[in-house]
Amino acid sequence: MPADRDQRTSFAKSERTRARILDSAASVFSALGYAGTRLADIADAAGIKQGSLYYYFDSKDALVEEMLRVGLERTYDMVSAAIEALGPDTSPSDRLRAAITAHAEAIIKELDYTAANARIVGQLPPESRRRHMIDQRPYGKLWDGLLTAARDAGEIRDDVDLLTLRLLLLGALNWTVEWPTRAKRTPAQVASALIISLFEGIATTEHV
Amino acid sequence: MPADRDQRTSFAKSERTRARILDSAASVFSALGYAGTRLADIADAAGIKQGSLYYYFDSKDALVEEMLRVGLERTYDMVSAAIEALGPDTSPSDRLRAAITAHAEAIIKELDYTAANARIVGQLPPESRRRHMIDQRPYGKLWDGLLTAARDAGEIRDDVDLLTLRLLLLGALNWTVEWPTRAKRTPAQVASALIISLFEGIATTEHV
DNA sequence: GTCTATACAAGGATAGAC
DNA sequence: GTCTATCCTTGTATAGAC
Repeated sequence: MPADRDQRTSFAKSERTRARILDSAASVFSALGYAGTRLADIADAAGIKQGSLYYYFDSKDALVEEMLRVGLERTYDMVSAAIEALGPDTSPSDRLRAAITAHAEAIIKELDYTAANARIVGQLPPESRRRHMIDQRPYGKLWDGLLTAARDAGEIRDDVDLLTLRLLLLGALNWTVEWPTRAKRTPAQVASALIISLFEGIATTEHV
Repeated sequence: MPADRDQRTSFAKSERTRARILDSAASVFSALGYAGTRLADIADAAGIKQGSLYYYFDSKDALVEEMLRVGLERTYDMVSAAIEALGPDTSPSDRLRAAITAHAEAIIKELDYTAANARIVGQLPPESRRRHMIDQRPYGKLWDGLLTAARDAGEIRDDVDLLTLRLLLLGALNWTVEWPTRAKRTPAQVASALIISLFEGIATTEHV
């Protein structure tokens, strides 16, 4: 059935192009921000013309939202894969440390999608932002689960509000997208500085 | 000399209007971001018409840059005032804690300028951004001074890179502008959570 | 599916009256 | 100094050919 095969071939190509557009969008948005990015920039990066984008997405906002959604999914997958790789008998606080390292790797080095998310959340049109907030919840829950488990196991203190802690912690990592070039550090350096400071504390014993 | 007085009066009025425009810009930019803010929004907030802005500023970018510059100045002043209020014989780590609290107050509650800075740094046109980076240095130096003093006094550990620590610390605070409404905390709550986590560490003694 | 060409809207910037 | 009116650029979105 040639017609059928043609359809499938065509479908596959279309999917690949769509994926390439999303990758390009992540890359360009993470570099230029929401305002600084024109659809023509994304099209260029994807090797197509600006008008052709509309075959795949209804509007700039639709494209942005889909890129953000995919980005959250991938970040979630990358972090949870890092945790699961540890094996089931790893302590909650070691899982938490692994999650911090994984998020640092994603945002600094691995995933344009993660960086793009951090870079443009604050710039979204209200409607896109509202939807994005909802999409973010699973990732927030993942972190809350890690923190709660560590606290329930008695491994981290119980006198700090965990939501506040989660937001401070992820904020510190997300803000790396704003760091000046000369301050750039590897994910391992950033993660280790944050883990040491956060877990052990920066104060020397006699000055807490 | 009536002419002279008129001139001075006029000058004073002009200065006041200019200040009102900057205040409005800080307020609107912190709420809507760089892209989302139209000059008409700022003009509205300042009680003048869009075209009139050009009597005071040559372009949108010139206005943004001046707002950011003033914002850095005020943030610097607020934080250093908080430190100086402590008196000369306060320990370096207590000064550091006071700076954290002051920055949290500025960005969450006191100064639209500080929030606007955090909100739009990542959205600036390349040229504005470059200039802004230079303007930021004194504020960075202020923090580096606090951190170095604490380390030299042996009050904080010496195995964490202080530039990395400063960027993580300020990043955590700056990211509060992105916190969802339901997570809003008072500056005191945020500062205290960060200070406890950072100085004492979140790990319970047996799980560092 | 992808292109070229173009419509259309938004918003920054300018001119000139008052 | 501030206004109104308008120009002009930019960039999103659409139309229609291939």
